[in-house]
Amino acid sequence: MKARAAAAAARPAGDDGNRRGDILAAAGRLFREKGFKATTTRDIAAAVGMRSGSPFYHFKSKHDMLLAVMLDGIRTIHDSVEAAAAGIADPRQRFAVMARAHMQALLGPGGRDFAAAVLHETRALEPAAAAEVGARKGAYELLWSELLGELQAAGALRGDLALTRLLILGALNWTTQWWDPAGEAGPAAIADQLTLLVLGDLP
Amino acid sequence: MKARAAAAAARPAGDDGNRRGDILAAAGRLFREKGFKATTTRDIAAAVGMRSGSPFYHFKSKHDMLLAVMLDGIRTIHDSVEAAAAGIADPRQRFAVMARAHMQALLGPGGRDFAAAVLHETRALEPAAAAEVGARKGAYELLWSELLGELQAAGALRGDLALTRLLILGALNWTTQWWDPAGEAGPAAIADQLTLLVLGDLP
DNA sequence: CCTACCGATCGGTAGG
DNA sequence: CCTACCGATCGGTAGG
Repeated sequence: MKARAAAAAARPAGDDGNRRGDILAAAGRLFREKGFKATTTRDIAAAVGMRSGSPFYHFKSKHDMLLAVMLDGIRTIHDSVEAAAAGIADPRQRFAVMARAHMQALLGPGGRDFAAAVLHETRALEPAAAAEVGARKGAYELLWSELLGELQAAGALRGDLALTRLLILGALNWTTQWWDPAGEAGPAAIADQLTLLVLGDLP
Repeated sequence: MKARAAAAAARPAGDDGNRRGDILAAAGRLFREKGFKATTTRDIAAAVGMRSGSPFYHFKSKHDMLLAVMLDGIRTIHDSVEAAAAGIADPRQRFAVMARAHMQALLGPGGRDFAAAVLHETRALEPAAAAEVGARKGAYELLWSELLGELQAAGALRGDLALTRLLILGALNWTTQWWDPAGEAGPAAIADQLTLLVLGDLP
């Protein structure tokens, strides 16, 4: 503790000058653009103005960077969707609001790169990391399972709920493959179109 | 032509003993399981019982293998969905049939590995190959655009058609990320659930 | 956080 | 299709 305090003496506690955060942001962007395997730690270092060996002062390994990016991505989406849904009792209204929050976290400037890693790089994780990511994803998806259960009870949905959840989240998550930030449709418009498709109208 | 005929003299024309096809099948499976970048040409060679340099007797490069896998995947899906839709005038019935055909081509034993490459490895293509793949994907998606136009004219859909097509195909294509061949729901059941979600009932 | 470096791996090729 | 190999690249480390 003393030794570590000395190294960070010139800065407030818990703040490493944000170099760690810079690396994560660059890694997230590069992972999304080129994929985890095709991104080199040298790419990441160059993106933040470091030499090739320096990212390893902040992260034990490239896999550790990926895990950090993914956990950040899941937390952003979970927190933002949970906050948006809080206090909305009507399941149809909650669906519309949660779809919008999911899309804004998925495509918005803050979380886009992190979310993309969550959705497309699970394969690259080592077993222990995959288990942790899987558990956190499962916790988030519970929000949707509960909602869909209420919608079915209200007569707004038919059929298998687990399958329905996978199809709905699939439609939303697939947007990371085609969405263009310069295009006409923004996150909210996409979410609303999905709500229209699933519920028949906007609540 | 004469020179090529000599090399294949011992076999029927157009048949190279299926070694080329073996390589493509192994490459498709490995690309799906590990991704293009994480699959080595040595992995592919080993999977068909060859030495490391031998796949390059059949393909000019690893990128060429990927392109061949992807074009095969698009052709399989396009042909099979087009054949299934032929002669079905009612758009609601055609939707159900096309969704089933799409899912069977996407997850079935014949095309699963090839389709996964189409959906997840576009990033790895070189520009010229990406243009060709993009054009063929566009030709396939026209089948869906026409169908959705008819559905909207019949009052079964509302809102933006391009967005709706992307969401519907997204829901279907995302299945490659979670579908388990050993699970309960098969391709047809998944397709039917999507039809239920979009049309409100099964036509 | 940099310098200098290592061991391993990889796509691809020459020549047979 | 194999043998033998090359040049480049990559994740990671020691020492400062």
